[in-house]
Amino acid sequence: MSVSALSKPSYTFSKSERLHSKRKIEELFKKGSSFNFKFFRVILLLQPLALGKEVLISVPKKRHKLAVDRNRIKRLIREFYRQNKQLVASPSNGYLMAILYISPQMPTYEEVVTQLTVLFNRLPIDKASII
RNA sequence: ACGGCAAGCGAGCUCAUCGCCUCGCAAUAGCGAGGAGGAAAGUCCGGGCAGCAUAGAGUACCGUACUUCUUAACUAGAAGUCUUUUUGUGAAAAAAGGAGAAAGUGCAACAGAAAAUAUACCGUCCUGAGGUUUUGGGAUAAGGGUGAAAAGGUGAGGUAAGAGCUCACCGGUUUUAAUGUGAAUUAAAACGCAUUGUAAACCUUACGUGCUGAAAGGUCAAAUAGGUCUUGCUUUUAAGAGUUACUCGCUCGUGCAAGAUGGGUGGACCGUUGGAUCCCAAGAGUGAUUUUGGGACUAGAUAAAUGAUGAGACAGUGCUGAGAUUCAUCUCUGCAUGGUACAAAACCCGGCUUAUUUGCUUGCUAUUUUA
RNA sequence: GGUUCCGUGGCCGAGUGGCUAGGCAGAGGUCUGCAAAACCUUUUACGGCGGUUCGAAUCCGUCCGGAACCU
Repeated sequence: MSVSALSKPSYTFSKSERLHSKRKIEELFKKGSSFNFKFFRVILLLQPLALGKEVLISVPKKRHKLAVDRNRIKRLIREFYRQNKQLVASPSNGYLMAILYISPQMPTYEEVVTQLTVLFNRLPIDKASII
């Protein structure tokens, strides 16, 4: 699947591409390196994986009290990632990534698009100096 | 026609592209079906279900409190009853409350003479001394003043002045009778009737209640330490442990050997969505609700699924123009805006509370006009 | 998901129905040649709403905000 999906652009974002193992999440938040960009915080951890990369999207309850708002933000981010997966470079080994939304204000889809395109182009995955 | 009050219903639709979750067919390509709410929320109550505990009795804690009924159950609901308050011209409606204060204890600040076994500051009246405004004794509680609250209210008689002291009316308490399943209502008689408020203060009476929550709990491969249970032998007699708040009562008790059971794992699966379910019809009941018959299957995720983009129709809103008219508004055309409020299932139900936009329907009713 | 607790001036905190203590901070003054310290004076509060009561920070209900625990 991985070879064919990378050769032509695919727009899926199924369960196998998401990060849902509790143990891996603990490891990512413990050992991963993070940086902030405007509304977002990204946490990365290089790790050999079968599927290349696993991504987690989260909105903390501290800033957004209503579940409706949290669902809305997560859906916007997920939609953008689904359509622009090829922007993110795929390394040889694989990595875990968490995208957190840390701004207290509600974003529009335009803001998400502009900020995340810049963010994904800057991702320092290919540089080995992260870890 | 336009307002007011109350109750109820609905909450986006269609198409295309790219995607998410579950199930079925298939076999990992794909096809088909389904996919958030009236409050899913708050977690304020009550249950189902599950596990643990449990010889028994009593007490405490906690909860409830007008009556009758409904329900699996309830701080829920229905119908009634009494009191208080509020709104309204009206029709009427809404809200709150209800065992016991004469079982007992406590509290009632300040003010006031006195704050609960009544009392006497200013007063009123009688009287002694004194002699022209002072004082002693007695009677009284009508008036003043204080306060949230002052010991039935009004009027008349009565008196030295007064007072339920006596009488009439009103209020209150008790008893009896009638009606009602009952709360209670009505009527009569008696009692001259000091004994306030607070139980969302302690408390008394009656009734009820074991504890913990699905992150409960169960199943699954291999290996074994400790623990637990059973059996056998042995030691000890009083500290301790258990009985999931306490007391009584009851049970166990130390070490060794054998046998059985089997912890943990951020894992997987079950629990997990067919249920006190929903809809329709007929019957019972004032009603909540219930009986019978028929039909339907309607989310099941687990760092947690419904989205993005484009187009269209139809509500609504604003502006311009035209027409009608009861001069408030209505209809039509064009343009712009445009799906908007509160808000996301997490084992499942019944309620309560809170948040909330717009439209529609029904009932009652004020005002105006016409017949 | 469940359970429990807490909201008192700018900050910390006492308060068993009857005028909301105290400390720090702020402002003004006294003292000093000028400051500090000390002393005096003063400003600002019971999370919101409703109820019980003559009277509520306290008692009851509800909403809002915050924290901790189970894991």
